[in-house]
Amino acid sequence: MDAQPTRRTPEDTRRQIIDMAIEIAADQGAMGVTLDAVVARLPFSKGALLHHFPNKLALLEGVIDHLASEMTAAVLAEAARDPNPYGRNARAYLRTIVYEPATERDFSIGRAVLAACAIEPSLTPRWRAAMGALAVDDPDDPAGKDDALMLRLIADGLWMSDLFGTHEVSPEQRKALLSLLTPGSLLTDAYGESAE
Amino acid sequence: MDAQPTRRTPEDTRRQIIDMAIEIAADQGAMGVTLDAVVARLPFSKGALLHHFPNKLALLEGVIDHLASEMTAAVLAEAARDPNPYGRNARAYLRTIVYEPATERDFSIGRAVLAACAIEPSLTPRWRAAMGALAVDDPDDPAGKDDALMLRLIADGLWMSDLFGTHEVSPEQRKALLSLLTPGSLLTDAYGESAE
DNA sequence: TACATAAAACCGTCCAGACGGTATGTCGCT
DNA sequence: AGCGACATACCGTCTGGACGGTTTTATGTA
Repeated sequence: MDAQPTRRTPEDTRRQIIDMAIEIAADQGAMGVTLDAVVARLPFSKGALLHHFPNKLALLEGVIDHLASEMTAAVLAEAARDPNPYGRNARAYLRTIVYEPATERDFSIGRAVLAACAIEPSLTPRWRAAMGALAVDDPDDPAGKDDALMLRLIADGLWMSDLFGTHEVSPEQRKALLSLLTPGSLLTDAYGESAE
Repeated sequence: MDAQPTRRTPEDTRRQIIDMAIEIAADQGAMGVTLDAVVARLPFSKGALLHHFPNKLALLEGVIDHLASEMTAAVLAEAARDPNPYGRNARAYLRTIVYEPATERDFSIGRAVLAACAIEPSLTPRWRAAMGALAVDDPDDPAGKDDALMLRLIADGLWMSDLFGTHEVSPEQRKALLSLLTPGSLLTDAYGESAE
């Protein structure tokens, strides 16, 4: 299998660069994301970075695209696990955000997205496009558009609150958010409590 | 009245600097906010800037503090106009965000806050503290904490959605958000429809 | 009221380092 | 030989900020 000392593939290099950029953005903020800083923590040179990403904007686009696909995959996986078609997509969106930010990795995603879009506003449409694709509700879905919208807004609010730490939301409250509305409504837990 | 050519007060200078920083942050993103760029668009020198704000961090703190106080004033004014004590604070928070972002100025606030916090993560607690002060609910308030929390999350979600343009929320939907829950609940419009 | 004094507000210049980016070369694989 | 994946060296500009000087304002004093 492979050459002995675990050869490095170009895809791997790209991936490492993007990951490092995300890491720095998450814990040092936008000002920390410089080409030099990214490469300083990696086992190869600035030339390598500029070989894969011809300029800084390209790198940031790579970051956004990567995060968007990660987020999309998480939501789609959540939706696929949900047997209840009623408002499935919006619920998957909320679930992903309600539960996910527990891990440090997912905080990083949020902070990195914010940082990247703050650095370069032209990246915002890119993120919006990806999230917009997730915001499509099944036309056969009997759930009202307004309910779905509210769900998505709550999810976004929670996302932001977790990032800024504005509101403390306990695990119980997170659970309650999923079943706050009356039974039969969009927010009813499709899994029941057994999933715990 | 005054001296003839409209003298400039130091407070005015500070204010102009902060306003310009906000403007640049809003429409060029975090990377555009440099001391040189700020001062280039103002009728005085970089020395003046560094006199009022000894370093860049101080300037950004000034920006956040200014935006926070603006936001706080808006929410408090909204609360003061609300005759219904039931969930007043949380509702004022939502109202401010639901209606306010219509103006370009309020988009700027949001974008500037995001940019500032993205540039320098140490500013986040500062913003959180200000928003935390707004998140206090009257202990005598009969509204449930969970309801208030949901209101605030919806508000934050709307704020973010408006900034990123992720969800299109029509004026009708904005109105609906204020009266989505059943009458008697927290979201009931305290003003009725006459306020239109 | 006149003047002295100090402090605040502001200007203009300069700089060391960081930053994004280029140019060119090397090495290994096909 | 030719190409992709890097490395090395370097450059021009920008950036945060230091510094010394000058003007305006506030304050005290006689």
